[in-house]
Amino acid sequence: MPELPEVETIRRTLLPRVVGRRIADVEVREPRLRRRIPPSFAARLVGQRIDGIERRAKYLLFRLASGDAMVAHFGMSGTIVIHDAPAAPGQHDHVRLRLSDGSELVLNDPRRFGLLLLVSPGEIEDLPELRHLGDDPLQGDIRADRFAAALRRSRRPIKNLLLDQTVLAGMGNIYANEALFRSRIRPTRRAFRVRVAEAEDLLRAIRQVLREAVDLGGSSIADYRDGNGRPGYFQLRLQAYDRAGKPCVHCGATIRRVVQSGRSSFYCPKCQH
DNA sequence: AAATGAACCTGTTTGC
DNA sequence: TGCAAACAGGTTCATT
Repeated sequence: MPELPEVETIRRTLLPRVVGRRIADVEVREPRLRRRIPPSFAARLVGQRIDGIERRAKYLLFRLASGDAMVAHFGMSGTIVIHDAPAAPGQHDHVRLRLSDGSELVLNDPRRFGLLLLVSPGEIEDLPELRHLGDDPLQGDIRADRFAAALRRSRRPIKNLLLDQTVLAGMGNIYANEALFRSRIRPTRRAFRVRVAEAEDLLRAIRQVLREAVDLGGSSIADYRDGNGRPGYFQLRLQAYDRAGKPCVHCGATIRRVVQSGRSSFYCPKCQH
């Protein structure tokens, strides 16, 4: 579910409600996520103060006063919501963190593809999950020529390359499709066939679509919710994703769906080449 | 060695 | 109507 804009929205909504609070109690109701949550998790977390939340691509790092970090990833169906007061746990509420002000952070993830780790300061930069991440399109300065060079080196379809988190990190299926639609590049085109000027356009489109999606609080296709339990609104602006059979907003041609490496791609056969 | 497909899960939608 | 298949926002591992 959550791609960069959704994860950033969760970060922003949680931030003012957790910073400065201590973790008073931890309940792991279901430890079997992508990696099993170890028995030591709860005890190590209790008593720690949350100093901030950092985002790296689709990961959130809850910075703790001790220097430790709680790293969260939401897989396809996960989210973290904060409640003013403890509520009865719902289905798939796997981890509950009670904070010092009486509020409660809840990790919910029906498919359990998500991840929750507690790492000590020395381990953070060595985490395999974080170490291989490419540039975050909304952080730092990505050089367009470096991006173009990466495309030139690859024979795979451009869409697959955009989903590969080691090149650019943060895009998923929705925003890869949207960025390609905006830059009029067909998802099936091999990356090395994308011209330098087109690569520059594509990078601009990627940043633009991600920024707009963050501004609208992400996309709620089925059940995504932010840290306050509220939906995003970018799904109303989707021009390609999940629009197979519908008319292209530019030319009226029928949007097509193809499957690439097991993921759906959507494109306008007339606008995108 | 890059690149594809299967696997990991549960829930919802689609099609016969 | 009912049931099975297909599909879903992601990542990782095994296999070509």
